[in-house]
Amino acid sequence: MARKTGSHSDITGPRVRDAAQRLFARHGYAAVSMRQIAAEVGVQAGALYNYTPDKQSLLFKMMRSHMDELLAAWATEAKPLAPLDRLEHFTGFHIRFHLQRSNAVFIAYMELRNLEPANFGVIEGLRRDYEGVLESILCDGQAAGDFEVPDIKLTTMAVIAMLTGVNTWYREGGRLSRARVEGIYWDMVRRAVKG
Amino acid sequence: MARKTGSHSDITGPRVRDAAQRLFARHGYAAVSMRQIAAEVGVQAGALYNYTPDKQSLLFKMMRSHMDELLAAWATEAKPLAPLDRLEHFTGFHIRFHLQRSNAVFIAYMELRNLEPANFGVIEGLRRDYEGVLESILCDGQAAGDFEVPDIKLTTMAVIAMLTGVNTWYREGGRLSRARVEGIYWDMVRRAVKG
DNA sequence: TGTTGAACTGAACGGACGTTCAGATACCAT
DNA sequence: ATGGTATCTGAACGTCCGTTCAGTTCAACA
Repeated sequence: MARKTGSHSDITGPRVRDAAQRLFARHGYAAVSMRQIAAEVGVQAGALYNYTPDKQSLLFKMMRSHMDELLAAWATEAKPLAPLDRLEHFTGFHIRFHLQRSNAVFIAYMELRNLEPANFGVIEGLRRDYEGVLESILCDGQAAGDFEVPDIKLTTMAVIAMLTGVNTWYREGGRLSRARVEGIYWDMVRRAVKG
Repeated sequence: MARKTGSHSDITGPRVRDAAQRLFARHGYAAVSMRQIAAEVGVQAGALYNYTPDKQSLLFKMMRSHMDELLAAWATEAKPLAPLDRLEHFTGFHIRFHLQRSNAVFIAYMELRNLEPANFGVIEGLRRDYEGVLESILCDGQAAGDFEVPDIKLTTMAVIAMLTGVNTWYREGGRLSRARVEGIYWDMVRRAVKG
């Protein structure tokens, strides 16, 4: 008799979570079975239920902690005063953070529709919080006269889409170094917000 | 006795295809069953096999014809001579085409990993063809001295990611008209490629 | 009116799914 | 060695999956 009496709902075993993350990123949540995850870990399917109450919360906890870490990481970053510097800092931070966790990012963007409604609401809220980070930078810069953006919300979405898009093509050891990619993207962002 | 003797492999019934497209876009290919598609059409599951040999080619034909239509639509567009005009034209075309078919676009970007390898190769090739359209515009503009882009391939991916991102937030009847959205995006693209 | 044939039903197929659980196993402090 | 406990196995559960197919329906044509 074990089943960890409910404590599995706090910390999902890292081995299980990592295996699930790899498989979800590669094949998609709905296409991956608990038996496949178990095989990746090296156990039988039943053993997974010592670490998670069900498949859905495996996905939800993965996405939730990804968003939490994203916001927490930004919170600990230095905040330059000038909007232009802050925007540059945000651009580099976003690219670095997202390239370091491509699997988690991929899942966070692709598996939203596989979340139960309540879980979806939580993740959507965290996502909006993160968009708010960029939005307020643009807002401040606009107010200070540093930027010339016709629509702040639209620009927020456009810049985030552009930056997150790095994940779809960037490969470690490819033609461009990560620092060079950051530089080029910052060039584009800067020009896009400045008259 | 019927089964359309193989002719179903040419034209998937529009009713079936539309139902599948709606459901795939909303819930994802792997999460949608043939029985759900049948219910959406208003028939039993077995009847679907008069229109498609299997579930996979329902997805593949959907994605393939979407990409074919995208390339064909671009081929019939007028082509201004000046690279800057051509880029403006491409920007508007991309946004218009993608907003008009948000379901097909969503599927084409999200369900690549659910394609069998051979089918994946076909769609990937068509996607590269489309990226080549923008790439050659940037290339010509760079050669003519109209643009100042540090890396053509990177800029291609960045611009396409930014433009396609419209689909994630734009809603008909929202705060901004489609024409206004096109205008603002063109502003950003223009500034991003010009020194 | 009788015949054809496309369209569909309804049941069935083997298999995979998420999840449960009694029992085996391995490790810890005593 | 012994008892307790965390972990895992292996089998089973009910359900759903994609797909097949003999048989029914019915509109169009002869």
